[in-house]
Amino acid sequence: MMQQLQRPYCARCQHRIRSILRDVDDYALENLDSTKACYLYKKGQVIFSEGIPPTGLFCVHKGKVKVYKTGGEGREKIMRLAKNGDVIGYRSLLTGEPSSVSAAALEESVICCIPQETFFKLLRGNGGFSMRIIELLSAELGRAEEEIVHIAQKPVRERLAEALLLLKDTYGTEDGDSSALNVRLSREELAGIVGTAVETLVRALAEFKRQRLISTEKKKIRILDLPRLIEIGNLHD
Amino acid sequence: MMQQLQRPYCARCQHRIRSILRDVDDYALENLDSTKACYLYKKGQVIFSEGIPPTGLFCVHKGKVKVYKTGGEGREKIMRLAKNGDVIGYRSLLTGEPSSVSAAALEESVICCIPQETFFKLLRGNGGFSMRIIELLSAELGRAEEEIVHIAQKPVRERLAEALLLLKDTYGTEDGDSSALNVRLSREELAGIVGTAVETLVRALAEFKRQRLISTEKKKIRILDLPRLIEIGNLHD
DNA sequence: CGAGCGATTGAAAAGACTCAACCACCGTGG
DNA sequence: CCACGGTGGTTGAGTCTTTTCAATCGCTCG
Repeated sequence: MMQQLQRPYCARCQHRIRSILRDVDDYALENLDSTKACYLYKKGQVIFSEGIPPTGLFCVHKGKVKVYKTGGEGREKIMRLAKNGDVIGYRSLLTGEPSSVSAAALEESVICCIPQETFFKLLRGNGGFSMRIIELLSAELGRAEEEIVHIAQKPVRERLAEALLLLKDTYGTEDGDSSALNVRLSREELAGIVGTAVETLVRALAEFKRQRLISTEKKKIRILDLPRLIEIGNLHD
Repeated sequence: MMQQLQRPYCARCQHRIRSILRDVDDYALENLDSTKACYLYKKGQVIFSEGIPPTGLFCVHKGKVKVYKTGGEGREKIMRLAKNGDVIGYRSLLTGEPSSVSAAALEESVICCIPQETFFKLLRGNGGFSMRIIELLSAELGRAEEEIVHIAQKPVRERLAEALLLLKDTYGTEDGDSSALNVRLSREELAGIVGTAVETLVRALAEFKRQRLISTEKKKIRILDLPRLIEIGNLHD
């Protein structure tokens, strides 16, 4: 399915200092490096799927990943976007349930998989690591609860503004064009972030274009009026 | 503001075996009992408020509590319902931020407050306790993500069915009337659980009554057709 | 070149929200 | 004791938002 790669060393990984592995000791790092696996996923490839028991913790070495849930009528809600140094798949690992979400690569991505046993060894052996996990879960829970209120109470237009700001925050802008978001999403994916139907998303995008807040050129989105976008996104907080 | 009570002993608390304190050792329990405080809150009294730095971990000894967020136009979204043995206020404690939610008593409630320092002492000193916190956060995150999809994709009618089932699960039914929910909520609060406007909630309730799925008598809600309610609530999962 | 998918637009319908009025109940103070 | 005011619940009507369905367009890939 996906290509297996030679493992990069966590010990030398540039993302590690900002990741949840930041204060894992050398001994544990060695164990980690010797038990993990590393894969190359092509754009669109599924990393793991809802309903399947998790096999380990996934760590994005390089690339962009969407974490999503598939709702009743097959509509996809994107729960989280992961970038270099982010981990995914930890929640179901911790509850011992089958995964409650799926994950797929938004672009070609290199992703390491830390086996379940290694993960739990880290958790038990290292107080710092379990504290990082707690912080991660707390932050995610906070974000999720925010999103519940927003989806329940804010109109699409404001949620779209928020989504665009999130994309800028998460993936930044292109080298040489600081207004162009550094990620390419289909309209369906964008709708999945906002939590609305594709057609509604397209109309909201068109309105933003008319108002010169953004411009689009295929999947490339440029932010033309950041202050105004922030205003719209945070209007009803 | 609220009445301070003599502290009940955690060591003898009947809820402890099912709570996150279940495997705290005797020594730590003693420290807990000597540093905590315990208060009586009347119906409607606020326990803590959004935006205020947390002072400790709250543990519901007896009573019913709503945890909620206030959205843009002052509309209240209820995020969680707590019962005997449940803890609230842990998330902001863990991230070190001001509280992202408020909490208030749904009925007269006895609630203990474990000071921040005692809480962190438990967290550092006891691997089991931090594991319980991780499980709690993971479960809450799972529930929150479920709710995001539901609010984004399910109509009010189905979310109301879910809410009624949640109330039954959480607080059970009255002694001597196994169809009557053992909790009294205002229509506004019910709307806050479902995530909709009061008028919309009232209409959905009226429809359920017409279809003989439930009956209401003031704030008392009886579930008349549980199987059908389950069907409606889980239709689009 | 044609098939097919993703993006876009239009039109209609459904769902939910708002506003306003009204009712029912409750407790208070005269 | 009763009138009063207030709050919470309910209903109706109209409006706005969002969804749905259908059709079109444009591009890409075989």
